[in-house]
Amino acid sequence: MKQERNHLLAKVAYLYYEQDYTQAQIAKELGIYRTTISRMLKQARDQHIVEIHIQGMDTGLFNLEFQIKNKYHLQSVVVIASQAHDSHQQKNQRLSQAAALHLKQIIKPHDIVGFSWGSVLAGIVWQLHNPTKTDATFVPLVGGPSPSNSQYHVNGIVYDMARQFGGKSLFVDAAAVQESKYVRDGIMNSHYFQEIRYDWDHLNIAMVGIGGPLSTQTSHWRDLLSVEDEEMLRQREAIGDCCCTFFDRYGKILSGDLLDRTIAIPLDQLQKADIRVGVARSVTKVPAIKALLKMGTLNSLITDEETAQRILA
Amino acid sequence: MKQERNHLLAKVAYLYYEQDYTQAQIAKELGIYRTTISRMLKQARDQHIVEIHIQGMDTGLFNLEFQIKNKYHLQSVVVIASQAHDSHQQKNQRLSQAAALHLKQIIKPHDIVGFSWGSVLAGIVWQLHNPTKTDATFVPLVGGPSPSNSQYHVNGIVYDMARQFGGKSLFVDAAAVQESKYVRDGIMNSHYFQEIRYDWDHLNIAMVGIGGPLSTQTSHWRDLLSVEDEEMLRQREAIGDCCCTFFDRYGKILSGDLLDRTIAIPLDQLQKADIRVGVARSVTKVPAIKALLKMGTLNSLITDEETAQRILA
DNA sequence: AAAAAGTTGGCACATCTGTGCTATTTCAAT
DNA sequence: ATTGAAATAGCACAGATGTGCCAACTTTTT
Repeated sequence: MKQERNHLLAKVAYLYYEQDYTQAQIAKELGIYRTTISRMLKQARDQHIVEIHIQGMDTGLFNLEFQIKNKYHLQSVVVIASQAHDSHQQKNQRLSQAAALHLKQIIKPHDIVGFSWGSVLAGIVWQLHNPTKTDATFVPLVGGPSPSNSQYHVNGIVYDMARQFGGKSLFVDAAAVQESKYVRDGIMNSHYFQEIRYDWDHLNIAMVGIGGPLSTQTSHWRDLLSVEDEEMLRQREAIGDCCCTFFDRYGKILSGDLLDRTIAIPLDQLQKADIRVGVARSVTKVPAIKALLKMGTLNSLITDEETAQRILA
Repeated sequence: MKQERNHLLAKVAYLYYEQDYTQAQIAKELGIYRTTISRMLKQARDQHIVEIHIQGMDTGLFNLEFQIKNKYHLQSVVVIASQAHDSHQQKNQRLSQAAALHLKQIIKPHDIVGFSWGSVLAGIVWQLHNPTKTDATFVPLVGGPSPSNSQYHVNGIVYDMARQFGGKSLFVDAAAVQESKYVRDGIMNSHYFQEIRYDWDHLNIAMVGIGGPLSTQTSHWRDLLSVEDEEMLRQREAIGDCCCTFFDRYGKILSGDLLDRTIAIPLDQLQKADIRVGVARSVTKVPAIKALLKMGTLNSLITDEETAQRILA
């Protein structure tokens, strides 16, 4: 009885999927009503009598993308395969590659595109192979890092982007963290900053890195933050930053003196951009990524498999 | 480039087949025109990026059914799996089972159903488990075999069928081969035969066995055929029979004295029945089966895998 | 034997899907 | 830079497909 039924379901599936019969043809052939065929096919799929298999590409990656996208209501998610034997640098390079590809796909002729810091963002430039020319504007979203990290300087990133995509770029002539709110305000209100402020309000695309918890090794912060700043961040349990704005695991922005001294786009202003892409990977950044996604600061994410898995765990 | 394309095709296939997105949804999601999605899916199938697999049932069997059906323009074909370690009896029994199932499926309330000889046909009775009651008429298509094979006698078959399906059966009170055309004509024109002749002209279903080449072991013929008959069949290269009518490998019916002495439905009359099912297996019968299919005598076939393969070879 | 649960036939109707056609765009190669 | 080939956008339209609904029928359960 059940054997018979499965045989029938298999036959229907065979005619439909392998012989490309139409459901009406199958119905005529087997003397069964057409709508019943439709239901039998659904049943055959449900009972795994027909299995549809997508190969050549790990569908597990799509699954991760799909789940993250739905969980955080994002616009798009890209998850690349984790190559376990790769070094951190190699993994970051692959991520840059994916980000480059994605940027090429979403950029439009006269977009205003903002960038923050980071080795992954800087790496994008080297992965852009003959992009189609645009007339976009590339603008920093944060002040510069410490002088010892000049290769990842925002100005360098936006300059190279403009050269590749054929648009223009703006520079920011100040470190991300100033010594007083007074100086910070002075810089940001100066006429040098006028155009940048305008662009921050009209961003089409923002591509930002995501910083993980501070550690003594993260040298790019050491020259920017005072001892008191670091103590404060520890006290208030900062788990990461985005555009030099720190927050805790609940997505609460750690406002106060440090933020007041920071030259960077405020996260609520960032959020007005249409496309806000976070590019980050590694286990240590997972809490920061999750917090940012929950906050709604970002609506796109580019990461790798192992990171994605922990985001969902 | 090709890598990217395959990745895209895989993603489209993933969304379509695994996430049950509609093509329009995918198009919106990926910013690609809908009809392009349709074509991409076709391409993905063509390039085996998606593979649709039907399991639990050997689709090779369906394939054989499909090919035989199309090659000979048949109405339906059933091919059952060959169990290599089975004995001849066991294989025949499985074939009877398939025939029983098929008969249950095609029989209608007031059908006139004709049967010929054979162990496989006789075996059908034992495989009919609580069939739905009909009011059908079961009629022999041939005269009786030699008395030494009484267990396969047509009368027994039709009687048991009528009991199982709840209809009536007719008997034939004569051996299949008579001693002279004169006697044969006398019997077939007698009033005893009147009803049978009527039913032969109004058959809805005919279920017939197929005989292979004569051999000294086929005892059921030994008592019926004379030495001259056998010599004639050898001379004219008979390869088998259907309803006691012999033919050669080209489908030429071997008419003559023997046929004139035979009590059986003529093949051209048989061909007027709506459903004409041949039930046979084994390598030796392959030429006979092929000839009958080519002749158009049958429009349905029930056989097993190894036989089916050789039919197509 | 009666009741309950599940299956199919049958129809209506809204989508969904495939395909032919043309105009554009993209890409590769010269 | 120019050209030629391939892919895509875009539209129209005919089928194909899925689903809700109800009645008739089977099978299972009790």
